Amino acid sequence: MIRIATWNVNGIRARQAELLSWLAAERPDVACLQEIKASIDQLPFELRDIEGYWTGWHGEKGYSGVGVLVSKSLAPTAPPLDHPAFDFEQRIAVIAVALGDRVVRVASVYVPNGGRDYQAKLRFLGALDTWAEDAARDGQPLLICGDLNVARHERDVHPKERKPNQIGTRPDEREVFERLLSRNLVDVCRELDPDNDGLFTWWAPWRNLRQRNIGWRIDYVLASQPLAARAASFRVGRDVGTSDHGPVVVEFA
DNA sequence: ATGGTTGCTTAGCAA
Repeated sequence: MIRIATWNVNGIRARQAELLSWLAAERPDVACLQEIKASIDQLPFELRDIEGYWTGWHGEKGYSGVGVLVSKSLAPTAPPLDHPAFDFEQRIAVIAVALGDRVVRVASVYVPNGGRDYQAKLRFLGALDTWAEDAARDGQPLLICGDLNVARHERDVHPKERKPNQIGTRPDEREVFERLLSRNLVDVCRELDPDNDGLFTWWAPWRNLRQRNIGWRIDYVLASQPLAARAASFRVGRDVGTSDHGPVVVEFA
């Protein structure tokens, strides 16, 4: 089994202990992290060098930023991080790793929330779609993992959280999301659990919404076929950590 | 219609 994880940690320095204990417990082969909110020189040595992992950090001081951790059992040397031209505010990092018999590019993505600049969100999603379209045309398998900041369907937002036309649920952003999925990509968790109306990855941090599972599904693992067909199971760590997002771990056969 | 909480960039943002 190969485990691929994604987690918006909402400040990696504040989550250091829980991140390391989660890593030790889950031992994902690849972990994509978002909202690290730190530049590399701000990271403590415990995060610069994590036992058993290559670490790829792409962050700035205090805001946004992503990371990719790759198990040393998957790669003999540190896989280089790549940043597509449409990147801004350190929102995407891509590594290539051999998974089974294929070289797969794994992207850790933090899509802009859109509250500050909604058009920038649409542009970023559109560019991500074009990037995935190119990969599909070239037959290059992809895993797009991260906080995409869009809830695909009505059912991906708890009824108590629904409001008309709110960001994350608008028709135009959902349209780009569906176009992205049309690039030979599968929303793995929804595919594995099609009837679950309580499948959320983010909960507003007040009134015990997380304990009550009143949330949104905005964190995803999108996998190219035929990789997606190997997805066997997944878990959302609703009780893991103190970020407003839970970690998502997908197991591939 | 608004609020509530958290982490960061120390004081208000952004989420």
